[in-house]
Amino acid sequence: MSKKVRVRFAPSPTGGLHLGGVRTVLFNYLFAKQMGGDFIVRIEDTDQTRFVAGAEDYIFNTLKWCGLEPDESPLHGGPYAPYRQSERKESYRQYAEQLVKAGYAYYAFDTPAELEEMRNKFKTAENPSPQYNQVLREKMRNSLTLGEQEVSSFLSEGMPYVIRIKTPLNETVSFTDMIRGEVSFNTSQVDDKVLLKADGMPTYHLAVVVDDYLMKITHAFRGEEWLPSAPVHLLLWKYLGWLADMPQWAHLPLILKPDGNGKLSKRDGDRLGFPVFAMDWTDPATHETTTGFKEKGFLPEAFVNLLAMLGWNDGTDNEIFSMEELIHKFSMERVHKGGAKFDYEKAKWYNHEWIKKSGVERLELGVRNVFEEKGIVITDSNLLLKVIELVKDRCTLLPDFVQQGSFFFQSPAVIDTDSVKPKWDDKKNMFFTELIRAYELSTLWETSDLEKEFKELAAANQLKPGELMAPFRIMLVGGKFGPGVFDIAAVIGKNETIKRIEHMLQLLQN
RNA sequence: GGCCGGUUCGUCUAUCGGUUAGGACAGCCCCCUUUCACGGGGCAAAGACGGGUUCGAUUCCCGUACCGGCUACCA
Repeated sequence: MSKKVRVRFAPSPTGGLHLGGVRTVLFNYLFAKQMGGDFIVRIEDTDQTRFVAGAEDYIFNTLKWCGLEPDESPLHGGPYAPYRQSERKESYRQYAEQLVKAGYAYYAFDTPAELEEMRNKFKTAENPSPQYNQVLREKMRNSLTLGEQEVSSFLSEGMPYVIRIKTPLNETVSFTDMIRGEVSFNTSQVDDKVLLKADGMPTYHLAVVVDDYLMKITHAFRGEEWLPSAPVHLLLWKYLGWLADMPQWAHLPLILKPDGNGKLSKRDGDRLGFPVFAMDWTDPATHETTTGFKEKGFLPEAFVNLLAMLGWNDGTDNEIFSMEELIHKFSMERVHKGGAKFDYEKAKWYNHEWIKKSGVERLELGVRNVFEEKGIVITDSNLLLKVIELVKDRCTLLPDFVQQGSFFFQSPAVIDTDSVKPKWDDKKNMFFTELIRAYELSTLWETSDLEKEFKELAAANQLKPGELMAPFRIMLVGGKFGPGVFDIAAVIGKNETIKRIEHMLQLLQN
């Protein structure tokens, strides 16, 4: 019997969750759900200096918005609690000590200043960043170079120390990455990473391995930036005697900045004017807010969809997938090896597609909120639904509904009389005066009736409808936008239509 | 510098050795529409380079170039 699939997303709570982070969650989630497994969120808060208040809540709010609910987490609980590494602090030391006893790790007493000095001393043009490795460890102050007596007295004196892994010389370690196939490293290139810090906290390297083992993680997916530290983790799985339980790895391609090269960062979004975080994030230190996809007006369905397509496709021409379809069709083997530049235009296209294909009820709440943000409170729900149906095809982001539809709920605030005036004359004035009378008398108020009356009246006055529809539109909505003019008139009703025509006529007299 | 990874239209990508190298976004044109969209049709646009292997390479191998990641008591 094969083990139940268990995957985890292990963020450190240092700020907002960006595209790459959410995509990693998504791929974890899709894989887990497809395999009928568990999706775990574990908070990796072992670096107290980088801890940011509120970041953890933000992560869970983001997951909720995206519809990526964990099965186990500090918030959801679970059989392997606690799910916050700071709360698991005590359990890591024993494994580090176990490694020391077995000769796979050692105590190192070097101070930060001494490390700095070492790096400066051995730095050369060919080797700009000397590593604490098989060779240099011989020159440092650690339990490998110091006498047993000295080490134990240091320890009992309470001298600060870290525990470092003792990487072997010239061994090949390799593993099969689900995306990249076999990847191998020579251990001579791997340095003696710190496993346990002087403050007693584990580093990421020790903590992932221990927790993945303890939490029975079967598949570990993370960004490509982790590939170089894979050999350290491999060695740890081996030295801890857990090799048989090591998860299968997949290193996800990076999401790159749209222009130039390099990993996409928060700064790129600020610079180029698009969101990078899933939701608004306010830095508690600077009180600076970075806008998120949610607040920008993206539907979570579209956000998930566009993230999934950044590095994956199902081999067909289909690009629109619901969460259900993604769960069904996703496969790690089809994930691209190369990084993908983020294209905001394409991202917006996904949202547009989702707005078009969503039912009006699905859109109602979001659209209502967007109106309320602009001070337009909507009381008539049926009217709202009608308006959404009428304008959704021309809305890319949720706030577009305001531009495309505010005039259904209130008279246009700004009326572009300037584009009417030059071509305005008495004949047109006459026409609209007559139109008011005709509409006042009309008993039918459907789009087709209004259009028919309008055109008949135009013909009677020997005017081209085309010259009249432009001013009519501006009367009704204030400018050259919005759905069909007669649709608008039909929806806003007789009184409002007449009122707006009269208003414009008045404006033109002055 | 070293190690690891990557490389198909401007961008995201399809191709499991044989294709006029396909689709989508963006761009341009036309139709529809007397607004703007939506929709429909069309144009333009790609295998980094050099060697192999092969009857045949975008596809497999090697090298070069370029890009990226990592090289912390950060994740």
